[in-house]
Amino acid sequence: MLESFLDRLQKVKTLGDLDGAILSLSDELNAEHMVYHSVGSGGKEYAVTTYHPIWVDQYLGNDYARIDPVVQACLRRFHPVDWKRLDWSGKATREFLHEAVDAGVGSQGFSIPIRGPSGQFALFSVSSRDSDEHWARYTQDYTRSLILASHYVNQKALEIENGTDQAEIASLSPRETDALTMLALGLSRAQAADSLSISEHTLRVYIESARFKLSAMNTTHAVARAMNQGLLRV
Amino acid sequence: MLESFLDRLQKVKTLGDLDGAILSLSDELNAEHMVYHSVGSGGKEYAVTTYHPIWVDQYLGNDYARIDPVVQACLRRFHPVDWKRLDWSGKATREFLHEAVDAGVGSQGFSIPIRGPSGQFALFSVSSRDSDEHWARYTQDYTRSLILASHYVNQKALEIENGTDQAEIASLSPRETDALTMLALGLSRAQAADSLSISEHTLRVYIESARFKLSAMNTTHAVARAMNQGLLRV
DNA sequence: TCGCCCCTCGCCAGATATGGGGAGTAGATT
DNA sequence: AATCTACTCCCCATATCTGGCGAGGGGCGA
Repeated sequence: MLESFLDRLQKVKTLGDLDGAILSLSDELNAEHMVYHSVGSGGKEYAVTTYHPIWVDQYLGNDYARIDPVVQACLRRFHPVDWKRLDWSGKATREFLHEAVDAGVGSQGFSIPIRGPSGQFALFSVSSRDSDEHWARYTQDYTRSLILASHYVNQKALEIENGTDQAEIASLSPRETDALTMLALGLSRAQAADSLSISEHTLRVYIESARFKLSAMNTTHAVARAMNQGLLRV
Repeated sequence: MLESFLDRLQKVKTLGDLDGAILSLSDELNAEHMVYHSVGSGGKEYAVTTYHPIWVDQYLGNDYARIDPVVQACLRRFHPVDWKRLDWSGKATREFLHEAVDAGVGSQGFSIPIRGPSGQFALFSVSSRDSDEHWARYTQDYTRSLILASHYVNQKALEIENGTDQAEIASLSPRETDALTMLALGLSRAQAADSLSISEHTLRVYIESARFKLSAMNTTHAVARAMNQGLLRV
């Protein structure tokens, strides 16, 4: 079903190409609108969409990801979310909804959360103005294709961003990992040292070397980077 | 293609059921072995597999996830990895490989990284003793099915673990989020306050209230929890 | 074998974070 | 209109972290 899209995706080299590919996919899957929205990490937020550029600018410029219930829901779920099952009450949310509808975003929508290495997070959404019954039918029929499409689109987006879908990850020694893990769990240095049965000074050495490897300014920064790189299993 | 498996998955209620479902899937997809391996978060590591229980115990007991190149590679990649493209040099790694082969793990393998909310991380793998050509053919033919299967299996695993695939997430105010974000980026309190154009004291108020909401012991802990819950887009 | 990395320990002074007090504004919800 | 939450500011004393000094043993790869 996705054959022609995946073929086309193979040849994509830039975000511009990806734009075209998504347009053709929305055609192939009978979607009114479709959007790949990369939210994290590194603060580089961008979107590849079939929406009007003005709405995209408005969304990104106002940092709407912070109030968009779709983004918020996707952040805490694994499985796709249907927009109409979300909570759209609250002043800011209602305003956002109005702006979105005015901008041509369909009232029906379906979004798939996608997560990559180093805390990367993105959404892949389809939307339309269909009736409820049509929409229920549509999502049921296309969920699997959309999941696969989102997977491949994200892979391609990562390649374009980084040159590869492989993240650069510092390598910490076991003890360094232990040390940062304890700190991430909330222990003080004294407690952590105790918990690892080493002197507090030794613990400090680990923290410092980990900080160096991670190019971190301080302990909190080191823990944050280590977590972001998936080095800590907390 | 996955129809009967997905139907069966619907009815799964416990990890034991999941075990059976995976067994049937490995049959359906002609896989010699298959394993769903949940690595993070919360330190609750477990595996649902067609391997011999002794190998599973050995693996988990020795914390082999720390040296298993498959896990390490999946941690930093988004797309599936073929085992034979990994670096198997290094003493510990070679020893691990020998033990694995002795335990009946095929030398050919293919693993899909899966990430969920709150830093959840898992792998879905198939392995066999096929020849290289057979294996290349197999992976090519089944990649998409395996990606979908891994998605649904993970969803089910999350449901079993938490009762839902939705993560419990504390809600921080915008300023609290800002404050923790600055700290996660490595700024000191003084710098962070400056960067947000507020007094250092005010910043401290945010950190403290965030710490309270997140039930965190200290700043580092708060940042770690917030990151784990996807509250910070660093 | 040599070099590199990992693990372990101690002391000290200065910088920074934490904990506990109190206080006023504005906006949103009920 | 009352209440609640978010946002903003100040002081002080103490606990904790950070940076820089130095030192030795063990293991693994080139």
